[in-house]
Amino acid sequence: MQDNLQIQMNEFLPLRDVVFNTLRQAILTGDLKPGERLMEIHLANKLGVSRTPIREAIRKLELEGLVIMIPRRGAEVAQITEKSMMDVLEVRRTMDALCAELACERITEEALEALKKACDAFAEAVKSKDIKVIAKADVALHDIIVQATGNSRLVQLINNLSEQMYRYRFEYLKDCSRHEALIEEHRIIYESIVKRDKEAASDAAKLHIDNQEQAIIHQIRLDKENKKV
Amino acid sequence: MQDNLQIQMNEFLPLRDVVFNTLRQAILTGDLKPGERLMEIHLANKLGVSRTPIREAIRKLELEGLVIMIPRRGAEVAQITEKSMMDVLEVRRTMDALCAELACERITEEALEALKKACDAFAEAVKSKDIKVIAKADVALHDIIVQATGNSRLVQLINNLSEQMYRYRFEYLKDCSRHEALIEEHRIIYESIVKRDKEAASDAAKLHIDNQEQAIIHQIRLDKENKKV
DNA sequence: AGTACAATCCTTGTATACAAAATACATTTT
DNA sequence: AAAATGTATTTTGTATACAAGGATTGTACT
Repeated sequence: MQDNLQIQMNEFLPLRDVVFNTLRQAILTGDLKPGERLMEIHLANKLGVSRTPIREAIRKLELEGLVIMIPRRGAEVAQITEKSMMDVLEVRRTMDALCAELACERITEEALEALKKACDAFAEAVKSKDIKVIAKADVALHDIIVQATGNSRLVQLINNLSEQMYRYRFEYLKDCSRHEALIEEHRIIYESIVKRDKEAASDAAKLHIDNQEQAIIHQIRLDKENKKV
Repeated sequence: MQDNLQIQMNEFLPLRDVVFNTLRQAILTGDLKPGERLMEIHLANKLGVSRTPIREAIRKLELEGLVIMIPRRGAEVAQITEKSMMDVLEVRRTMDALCAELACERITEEALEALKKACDAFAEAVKSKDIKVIAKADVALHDIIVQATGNSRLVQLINNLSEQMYRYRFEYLKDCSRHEALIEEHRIIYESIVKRDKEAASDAAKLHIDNQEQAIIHQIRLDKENKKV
């Protein structure tokens, strides 16, 4: 672990939540690498807190599946295997399709308007060629659809699943040749929802994930090759 | 809270996990009621442990959504509203359909054999008229299908969602008039999977949840009426 | 009698202390 | 030289101590 592990003092949250967010971010961005041990005293010193908030944060990470506990040895960052990522994507695919269908039923006119703007904003972001800007626009767009379902449990689950894919998001967006296709995919999803055509929206959402899956799998295999060398 | 909160020390698990399981069970069975506060010292005394394992268990319950944290006031058991239950069921419906479809693709001959036996066992259990026995047979049957997907993330999510419905399971099975229909529904699901007919399996799984939904909603409305009086 | 203010108590949030278990290393013996 | 045993260090698991912030209750004043 490099020492980029820096606590961000959101003064109003309990320390455990600050630590939780910090560690989660570190894991998702790859700053804490799979297999790396999370040693309590070490983390406590590094973050300038006691062991208690560290431990409570680890309990949450454990339930989220980001770390695994080894009895009497402590926590370590969970391995990301191709299998585990395929499992996540398989569920995500269905959930995103559900989101699109529910959005067809329930989206308000205001949200539709916002979705249209988000599509345009995404197209603009692509022009900037700045991956971070593109990623942000992408998240914003999908968030509108997810929120439009009005199902808070679904929102929570999708967020958790997205999280697992986080570290591959950038790799996937780096492939500029896909950018125009992404704009088109978003357009199709948007228009299906406008028409309240559940089947079309569902299919478009699934296709969207399938394409991401291709890119992510490709990246994982590349990583694996690199690790061997 | 009545004092049926009893820790089961037969485990070699860390205390936090024992406490976690104990509290979760208490919440799901309704022994700890929605809105009830979880006070650390009180629980610690009751379970004969210190505050630390209690706190760590609460962190996990928090992430599972079974308790909510009120800043500087501590944890209380989450309310179950009709809306939150509908949200869960809406997701469950889709996930169960996905399970059925994946099972069609991936189930092994051994698991198919086990599923057949589980169907028969359920029919037998119904004859016993013992709700607990029936519930157990029902869980076992569905578990075979879920496991057959080979998707561990999906298994985890379904378990979490089922959990939310736990306290209504018994009410739903109490309605004896539905028992024969349940056997028939299970049979249709089984036969669809045998034929590897994804669409039929998916439809059957959805219907199965829809029927549960009716019973659960009915029960919730009944509860609400009772509460008013 | 009702309201407002203050004091006390209760509970959480955080830190630290202590014990048990495991691992690693060194020393001794075969 | 290799293996085994014992010791020391590391790290978790659990308990407890301490401080700060609300909530409640009691008292005094209107």
